[in-house]
Amino acid sequence: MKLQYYQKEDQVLLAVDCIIFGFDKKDLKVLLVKRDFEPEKGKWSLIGGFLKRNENLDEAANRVLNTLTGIKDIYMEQFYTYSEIDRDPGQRTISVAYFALIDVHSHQFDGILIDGAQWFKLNKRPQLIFDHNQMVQKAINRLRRKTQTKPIGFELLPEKFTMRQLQNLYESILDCKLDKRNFINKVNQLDILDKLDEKDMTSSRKGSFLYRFNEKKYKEKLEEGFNFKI
Amino acid sequence: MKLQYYQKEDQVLLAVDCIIFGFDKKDLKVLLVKRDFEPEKGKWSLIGGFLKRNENLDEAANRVLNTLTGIKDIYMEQFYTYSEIDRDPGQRTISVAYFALIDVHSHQFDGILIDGAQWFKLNKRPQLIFDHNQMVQKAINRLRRKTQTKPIGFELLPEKFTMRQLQNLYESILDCKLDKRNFINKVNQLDILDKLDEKDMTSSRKGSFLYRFNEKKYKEKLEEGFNFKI
DNA sequence: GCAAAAGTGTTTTGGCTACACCCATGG
DNA sequence: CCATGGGTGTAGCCAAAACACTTTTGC
Repeated sequence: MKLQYYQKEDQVLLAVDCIIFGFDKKDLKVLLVKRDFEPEKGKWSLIGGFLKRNENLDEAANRVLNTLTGIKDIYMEQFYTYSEIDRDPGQRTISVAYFALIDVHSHQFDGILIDGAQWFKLNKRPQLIFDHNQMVQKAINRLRRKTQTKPIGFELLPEKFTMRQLQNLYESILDCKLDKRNFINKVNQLDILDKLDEKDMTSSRKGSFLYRFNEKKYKEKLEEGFNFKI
Repeated sequence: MKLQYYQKEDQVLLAVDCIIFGFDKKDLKVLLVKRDFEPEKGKWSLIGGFLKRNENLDEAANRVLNTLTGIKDIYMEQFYTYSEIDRDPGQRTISVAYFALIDVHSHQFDGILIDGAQWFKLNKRPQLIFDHNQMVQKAINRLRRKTQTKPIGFELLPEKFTMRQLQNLYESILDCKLDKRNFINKVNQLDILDKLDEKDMTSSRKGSFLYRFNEKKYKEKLEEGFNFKI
């Protein structure tokens, strides 16, 4: 056992809560679970759990997500720590909030969720326990701001996607209509997509070309400090 | 004593660390203290302390700052939580980092600091303990990004200030030269300053007009979602 | 042949940048 | 009268926004 220098200080419970954003056709969604323990058992809640001694917060967030959904090793970003004294009526708990982006139909988990977990359209989500509503709102704001500097959302789409799908995604995140031509021009300027020879024939008679995210190009541009504003 | 619902979970020490930015004539500075307890006693460190049971993190940050410097009730912003397992060799500690902006010559504390505390020019700061260097770097990045959306820095200046001082401040934060005329034009467009009838005569023979931040105008524009990019 | 979505360029506009000279004053 | 910092306006450029028609093909 390591020497304990700060014996007299108060210790607290530290939790992580995950806002998992998903994209499904035209809708931005969030993954929620029905809480199966007290207090507030049976109410909708974010996916969360407690930090353990042998892990850091990023690891805790991934572990919690994996345990509750089967989703593994995805990119998660810490964004704020909530510490109001009575935020959790069960016991004094400080919670570090993370958000993540995934494709709702990812084969990673075959779109199958554990019992009690469910995707909700962002604007039709139920009331959540504690300060979780606040967390979701702040996560949305972060996500919006992030679109202004990073090519967000390739995690939210399948590997191959159409321009229209990408535009729908940006429109859901930013909650506004975008001009089709301007959007395509800007995305092409970023020069981080490969246009494939395949077409998606499900959306129209003409069919629309599929694109794939080119991670190599993206990383090169990232190094150069490129700005990915859409 | 409240019911404890989560008895079996690990508890941890939660600290706050404060990056206090100050502005002094032409230099952006950061306030550091010589650590007077083990481990790493005698080395330079951020101002920090542990969260207590009866306070939230914002309160803890202000209490810690007040205890170590006498500075009271200033605006502090939480920006990241550090949780690497061995970040503090003394004991497993998670630390929530805050940054704040103040005028180095504020009468609030008469510019007098407690023993062991000292202002350092940002680019001449000493090596810090633990992950504190990392924290300072992230805080600087936040501060820079913040200039693009909020009229930062009125906290960093005295109540009355000249355009030149404001420009110096932005130049130190962004670490670049700005064009005098463009800067003044942009600031005037924001329309959140009152030009006073007074002049500051210390900087030149002609003297330069003093300005004051108009908080009312600022808040009105803030409500409307105005963007304060400089 | 028509409905439904895909694909494609140009023009306009507003904001950002670059830039140089006169002013007021104390010494 | 001169040295020092203060104060002021404009022209050119580029990036963002607005905008409409043709193509394809399954039905």
